[in-house]
Amino acid sequence: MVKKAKNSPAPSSTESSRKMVLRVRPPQKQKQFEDDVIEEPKSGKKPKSGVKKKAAKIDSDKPKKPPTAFFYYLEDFRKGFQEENPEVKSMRDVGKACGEKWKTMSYEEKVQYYDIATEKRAEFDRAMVDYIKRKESGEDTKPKDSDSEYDE
DNA sequence: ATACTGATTGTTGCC
DNA sequence: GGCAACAATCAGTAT
Repeated sequence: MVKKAKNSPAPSSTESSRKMVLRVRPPQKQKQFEDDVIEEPKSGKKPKSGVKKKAAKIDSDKPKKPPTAFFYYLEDFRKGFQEENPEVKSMRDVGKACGEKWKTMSYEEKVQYYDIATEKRAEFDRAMVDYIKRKESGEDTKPKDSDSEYDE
């Protein structure tokens, strides 16, 4: 087993302690991104006020926020839920059931997902830096042609 | 046919 | 300390 998780019975505290520079979108200097990006699909809607829909579906290059532990659990929960409830397809119903069970889950059970989410956040932070760097570099989406070959 | 909705919790940044 | 907003997903609804 991967006892990578720190044995700190305090999810919030643990993450809180870590100073994560996760700048989702500082309203101060975000103009740079919004200036060139933000290419609305066609309808030209800005769901900024509304959080319900894709909101950031216009995420061409911007790294979207990583799913939280709950979302990862949802993925796993949804599979099992659909198997036992094939008639339920909407995520809404699953989300309700999942949320209810999520609260009943113990910290040890949730910490697993917390750990994943934390790691993902770190990766997201890294992607954000890379994204910003690219923006400053020239935002030219033109990776090496025949310089670096993908081994994967 | 396409875009948007709803519902769940978590995380994060600002005031 | 608390609020606002956004993250995925998918069937259903609206235009």
